[in-house]
Amino acid sequence: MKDYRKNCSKEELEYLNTYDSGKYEKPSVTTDIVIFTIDEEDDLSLLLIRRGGYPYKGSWAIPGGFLEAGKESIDETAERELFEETGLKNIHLTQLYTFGKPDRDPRTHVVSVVYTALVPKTQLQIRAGDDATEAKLFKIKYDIDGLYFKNGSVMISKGDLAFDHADIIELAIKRLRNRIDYEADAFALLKDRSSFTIYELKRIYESIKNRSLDTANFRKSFFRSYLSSGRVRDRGEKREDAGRKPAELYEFIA
Amino acid sequence: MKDYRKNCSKEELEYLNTYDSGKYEKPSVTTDIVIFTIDEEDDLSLLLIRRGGYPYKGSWAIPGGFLEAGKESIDETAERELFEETGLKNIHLTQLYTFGKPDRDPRTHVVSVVYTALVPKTQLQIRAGDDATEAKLFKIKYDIDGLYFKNGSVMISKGDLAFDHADIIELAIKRLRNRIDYEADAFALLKDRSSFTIYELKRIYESIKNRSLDTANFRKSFFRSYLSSGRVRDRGEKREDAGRKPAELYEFIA
DNA sequence: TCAAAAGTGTTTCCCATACACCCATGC
DNA sequence: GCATGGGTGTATGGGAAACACTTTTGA
Repeated sequence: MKDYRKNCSKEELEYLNTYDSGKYEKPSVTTDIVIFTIDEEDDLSLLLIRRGGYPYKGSWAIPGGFLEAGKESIDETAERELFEETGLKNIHLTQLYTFGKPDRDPRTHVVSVVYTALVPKTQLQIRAGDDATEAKLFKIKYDIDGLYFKNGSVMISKGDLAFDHADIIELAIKRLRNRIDYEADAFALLKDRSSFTIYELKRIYESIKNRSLDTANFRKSFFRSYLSSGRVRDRGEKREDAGRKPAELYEFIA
Repeated sequence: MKDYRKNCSKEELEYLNTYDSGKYEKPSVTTDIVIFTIDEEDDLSLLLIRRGGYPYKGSWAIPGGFLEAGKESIDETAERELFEETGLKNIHLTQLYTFGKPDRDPRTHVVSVVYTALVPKTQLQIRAGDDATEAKLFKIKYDIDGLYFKNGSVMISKGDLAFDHADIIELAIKRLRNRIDYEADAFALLKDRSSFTIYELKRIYESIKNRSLDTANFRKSFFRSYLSSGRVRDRGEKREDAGRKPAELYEFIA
């Protein structure tokens, strides 16, 4: 792709060098990230920032940032943004959806490519980025009005979020719930992917699905889906620290 | 969303009115569309256009066009583009993925939001749009080197396609194959959604999955998945035109 | 001894797959 | 009568779900 120009005719090179990219009015492009984690109380939660500038100043939002054209890919914009907010690199980001209505940002037409990140709470170092006064984890909860977010006594309803971020988060949760059944997403949320017990994994599934699962059935499907396919290895060790029967430790491969 | 400005402070209004969207270099944004159909010979095929201008002049590509910022959403850009190439409106478009590497287009950084459209061949009026000299349907075929495209005696290999369109098409096919198992996508490819036989539907599944299916099992899963859930209705009529046992006709609801 | 997590065994039902077979029609 | 597509019945096997049960530990 990089050396396309090397095989060009003079005529085409001339075209490329004089190409005017301003023929069409261009939108701004941002990436926003829905960062999920499992908190100390085994609840599914996500990172919200409090906007420090206009628009939606003071409102809560998911972190995001502008793509700098020519300098980085949209994936790289998302990675950079994730690092700024959490101090994390080499986290697997999954592209969720692209939002592009002209009026979704009051400043100008902003096309937002949204990513989902799954990060283990233990590695999280939350910091407020450039445009934020605060950054916090919120539990994902439900009541009759649907989704809301909770940190201690602070409650945030869908309507309190900036831009169309409530829609974005709802889509991200829906997708996460679906993906958990056929992708290995849950492993990304483990404190330690190379040494975990079946019940630690089960708790993650329960948090995401928001219901309790049958122990016997969970372990059977764990053995079938992961152990027998070689994606998970039995370490042959046990976790003996807790006040209960020692549990077998497993390791997630790649 | 539209009346955000009505609830603003003077200070914020001032900010919005003087907002400079040129702080960051902006990429161009396009939508490209992978248009699938089932041809006369019951083969899965897609629409390719032959590029009339630089870059990749003369190469085959999927149709696409630039988003005009402020005037339309990315969905609308895709709808407009689909209409220009096929004369079709009100076709369901599914967003596939967004591609955003800086060098994927030699002109400038182009972020492309790719959509998939499933259209019945009978309604297709193929026309070459602005930037194309030709537009044709190509069968999707496989050999040892993987994917290629075929129209009569014309063969196009992955390497012959413009930009990163080979990657895009491969992803679109993969996604279509997956979706067919849990979404009602196949119905969109029927000649007539409100009057079809089980075997017409079966042929579409076979084309997409690229293998033959068991008759008895297909009808059982059809009854379970669609008829009993009310998404498909038995018309109580039969198709009697062909030289064989008359087949029951069904209607897809919504 | 008891709570709580860790782990086992069994039964039931649904669904995917395979396959053998019959039916109606036009040529 | 026969090719072709239309349509039925049955058997097998695996997985999801429900549930009853045992084991091990620290407090």
